[in-house]
This record gives sequence, structure tokens and C-alpha cells, in this order.
Amino acid sequence: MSERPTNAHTTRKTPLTRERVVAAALRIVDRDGLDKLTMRALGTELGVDPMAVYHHLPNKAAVLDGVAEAVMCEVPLDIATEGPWQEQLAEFARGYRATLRAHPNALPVLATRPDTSRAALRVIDTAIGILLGAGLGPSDAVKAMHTASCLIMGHALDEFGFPLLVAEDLSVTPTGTDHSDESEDADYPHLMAVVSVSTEIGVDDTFEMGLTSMIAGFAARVSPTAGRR
Amino acid sequence: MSERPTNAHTTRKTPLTRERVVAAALRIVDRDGLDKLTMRALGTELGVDPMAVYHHLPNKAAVLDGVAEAVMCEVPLDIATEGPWQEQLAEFARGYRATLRAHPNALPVLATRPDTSRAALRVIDTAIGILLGAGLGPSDAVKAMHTASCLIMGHALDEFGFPLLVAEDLSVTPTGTDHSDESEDADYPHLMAVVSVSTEIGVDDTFEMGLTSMIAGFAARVSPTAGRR
DNA sequence: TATCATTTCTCTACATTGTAGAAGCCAGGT
DNA sequence: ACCTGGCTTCTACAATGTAGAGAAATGATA
Repeated sequence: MSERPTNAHTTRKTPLTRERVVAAALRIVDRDGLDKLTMRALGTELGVDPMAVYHHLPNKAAVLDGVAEAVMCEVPLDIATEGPWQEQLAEFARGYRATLRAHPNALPVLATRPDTSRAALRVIDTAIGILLGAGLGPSDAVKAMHTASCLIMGHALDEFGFPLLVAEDLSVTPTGTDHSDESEDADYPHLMAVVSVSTEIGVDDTFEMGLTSMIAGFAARVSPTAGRR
Repeated sequence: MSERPTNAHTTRKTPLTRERVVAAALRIVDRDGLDKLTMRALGTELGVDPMAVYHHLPNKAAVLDGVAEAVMCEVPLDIATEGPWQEQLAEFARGYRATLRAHPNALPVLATRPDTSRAALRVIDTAIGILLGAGLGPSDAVKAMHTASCLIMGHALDEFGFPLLVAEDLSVTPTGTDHSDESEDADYPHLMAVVSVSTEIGVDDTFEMGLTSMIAGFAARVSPTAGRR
């Protein structure tokens, strides 16, 4: 009779660790959105008083750090080491992006908050490993790593921030200073010339295009001058 | 006696427009940080009751939208049209980045919030104009535009989020699961091999490297096959 | 110029948030 | 059995966004 929980909450035998708290937080963010992650909601998700969390994490900022770290843990890092480095880097980038897309509601946390968790460092390390293996010098490898992660994170933000550029956005300018219907075309001549095409462009195509271009640019650095320093 | 303000607040003759509210909001964000932008602080900055704002903007979200738009208005768009497109695109990117760096506290707003303001669309239009002028097809131009803005925004976030990768971050892992001092080097072999160099890399160098690579990648798309489709 | 209508501002109040601090509960060691 | 130390809960508070009613100013009309 000692191991029956006896209370109406979820079983209390599991004693609420930092990991459980963070997992619950990520669950809330994924399911209900970032703004629904409150300490009270976190408490009810865990079947526990909201204040109980504070004995495992110092404050809400730490909870958010934990969420970011938890997402970074899911980035696949087992890149096939045979094959050209271009393909390795592309595989890394696609896996990273897929992880970010799996947690769109957590994106603002990832993008905004400095993350020096071990998970994040391991991701960085993997990218640098690939780039060093490509023949880039240490300095270029660090720069290229930053460039790659900027592209990946920026693209994920773009995808879920802007719901991709659609035609309505051009005629309806919600937050703008109302100028009624005074020839909007003239303001964005190039955009108008392109808007019919842009509605058919998928986010994956856009990402692949950026990725390919970036990798091609890196390749230009390594082959000709042996990319020293 | 009709035009004297007679009250201790700032003069009320200027009747509090949306522009004044947004300007005050941006001032607070730049000066005190994003978390200090409260409706009450906005009221005192304007010498006015906090609720007065609500007659010009519907809610705080609209204020944030306004802040984002105000920043985007500062992006320089008068790119010299002579010279190669590579240099035009680089000039555009540098100006965009400079604007973002001028308002680091506003970055999370810019990055997180969908922005279809006319200011943002004008920025996008400028980029697309340059890329179309380079000879990219409409579809590639849109993709390249996205790629470029992702890189710029991502880099700005990187710069002010991560305070750039420094050596301490590797030994001190604040949010990690405490593993005391159990050979951290093994976890990030490539990173450790590179960390001494990375401290000397400036953010400008990193950005220029990414920008150059990206442009080189775009150039590879336009020259060989005439970038049709 | 006096009255009125409309827009703009102010006051008060409330629900929701993060979190401090005291008190309760429960296991383990003596 | 009893105490001790850590989890957990309860209560409470300050700060935030915002609703709703009233006051004040501004412009129109006679």
C-alpha cells in the first residue's frame, strides 16, 4: 500500500525533475502556442502546484532556455561521413531545418534567446566539423557555420512569420498609413511583376535554392586558393 | 488663453497621432529595452494617460507592428543603379543590416512578427529589383530575395543573441545538465580546434563572408544557363 | 457667441501573469 | 519515535494589458 499514489492528480511517484518540467513546457508550446506557456499552465500540465517548478528551475526564463535546448537536442547529427562535403552539409542543414519546423511555436524562443546549451554547441560542432573536413580554414569554417545557421534559422522564421508572400498582401496593407487605393503598383514595381510566380513557389524550393547557393559559394572558397586562413 | 496647455505634462497642442505613438515606442525600445515597452511607459513617454494610446492603435500588438514598420522605414533603398548587380546587392544588404544593428532591442520584434507593412514591402521590392536586373528569372529572384533577407536577419539575430562564440561558453555550460568537469573537449572536438581562432573573428567579417558566398552562389545561377524559368 | 456633437483623453477597475515567502507534508537517519 | 531537510502547496502581491464610463477639448451650427 505504500506505492499507491492515492491522489486524484497524475501519479506523483515520478518526482518532478528538470527534464520532466522542460518536456511538459515543450508539450504546451507545441500544442497550445508559446503564449499559453504560463507557470500555472505548466503546473496543471504536470499535475502539480505552479510554484513547485521553482524548485527545479529558477524562473520562467530558465524554462524557456530548457525548451530551446530540448529542441536543439532533436537535431540529427549523425551525418554520413562518406560522400562529398557538399552533400554532408546539405544533409545537416535539412535535418536542422526539419527539427525547427517540427516546433514552429518554439521558434521565437530559439531565435531570440542566446543558447549555449550543450545541445546547441553539439549542433555547432557538427557543422564546423563538416566545414573543416571540406578544406576550409578554421576562420572560414566558423564564418561559414554562422552563415549556414543564420540561413536555416532565418528561413524557418520566414516560413512561419510571413506566411509566404501572397498576392493579397500587396493590395491589403493592414498596418500601413491608409492611403486608400492610390496606385499601389507603383510602389512595388518589381514585386508586382513577380507576384504571380511567387505564389507557386514552395518553401522547400526556396530553402533548397538558398542552401545550394550558399554551398556553391563556400565551394568557391575552398577549391581555388586552397582556402588557407 | 485658449492655446496655453496649462497642464504640467508636456504641451498637448500636438494631438498624439499614430506616428507620434510609434516613434515614442521605438524610442523606449531603443533606450530601455523591449521589455520596458509597456503601455504605461508609453503613456508617460508621451506625457499622456496610457489609455490614450488605444484611440490611435487598437492594442499593444499594433504598437509592436508599428515599431517594426518604423525600423523598416530606415532601410536605405537608394542603391546606385550603375555598377554590377553583385555590388548593388551587397550595398543593399549592408544598408539593411546597418539599420537592424541600429535597433538591436527591436530585433526580436522584427524577426518574430509577420510584417506586411508598406515599408517592409518596399524593402523586399528593392531586393527583387536588383535580382531581376541581375538576370535571374522571377522564380529564382523571389527565392534569392528570401535567402538574402534570411541571411541578413539571421545574422543580426545571431550577433545580438549569441554574443558571438567565446571560449568561456565551452567550459561554462550554464543551462546544461551538470556533468561537472568530465572532459568537455570530447563533446565538441571540432569546436575546440577552432575556438582560439573564433574569438578573433569580427561580426563584420563573418557577415561579409556569408554575403560574398551567397552572392557567388547566385551568380552561378545566372551566368551559365541564363537562369530561365 | 452660445450650444451641441464628436472626437480625444482620463480615471477606475479587473483578469492574468511571474514570483516571493510562510507553512505543510513526507522520507530518511538517529 | 522524533527530528531534519527537501519538495510541495497556499496565500499574497506587484506589474501588465485592456474594458468601460466619464470628463474635457474641439469644431460645427445657429
